[in-house]
Amino acid sequence: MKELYNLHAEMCKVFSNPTRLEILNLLRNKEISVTGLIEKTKLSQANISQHLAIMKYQGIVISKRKGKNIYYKLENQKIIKAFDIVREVLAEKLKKNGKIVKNL
Amino acid sequence: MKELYNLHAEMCKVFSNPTRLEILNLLRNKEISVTGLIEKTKLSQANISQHLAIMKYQGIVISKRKGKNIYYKLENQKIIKAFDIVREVLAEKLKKNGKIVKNL
DNA sequence: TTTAAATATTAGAATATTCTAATATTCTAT
DNA sequence: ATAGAATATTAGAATATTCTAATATTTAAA
Repeated sequence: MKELYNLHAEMCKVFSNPTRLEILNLLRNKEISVTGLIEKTKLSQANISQHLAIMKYQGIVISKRKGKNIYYKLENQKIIKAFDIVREVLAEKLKKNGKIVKNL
Repeated sequence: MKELYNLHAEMCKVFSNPTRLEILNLLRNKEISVTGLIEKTKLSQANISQHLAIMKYQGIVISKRKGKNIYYKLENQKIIKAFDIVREVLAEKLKKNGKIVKNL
């Protein structure tokens, strides 16, 4: 069905930005507060917050307040499986390209 | 490394368009010619060709001429693994949302 | 060596995304 | 109730993506 491809593409858009990938990688095995993410990434507060909003809207992450802070975590661990497979494909590609370069 | 996130994001951009996902799904287990893809998708020749060019540039698909036609296939089968995991996440989300709707 | 089929490329309008800067909101603790 | 810390939202310029229409290129076979 065409609509399924649209939803699938919308979800993949979340993964098509380097900052969001960095955030997802930081959240891979633990929850982190917005402040924590700002510190780790050195990015602006507004920018982190916007990217978190995008991911939350898409249901990729969920949030929970703990005292003063709001903590984010992955909604589904399979997201990291997908992340890692794409990384593998990328690694294999880089390896091949490296070999090609060497062979010149 | 930041550069790795950039490359990762570039690769995921390939998956963030419904037409490219449809093409990838058609190519999941066989190679298909451009003409074949046009017939199956009912999309314009130029559009299919452009999407194929994007995917080829990213190294997601490779092509080979056979007589009059050019056949495309996946460069790495892991791409379909990633495709399917995202589909699973999506399916689980739709299921949950369905339950939520039912519970109202 | 032409011709026609198959495929690729270009140009450009319409739309979408991203970042920064400024402002608003929401809690917690006093 | 108020101040301050944490987080979210808005506006808008800069950039990127997508589609259609038109044109170009490539190849196989006559």
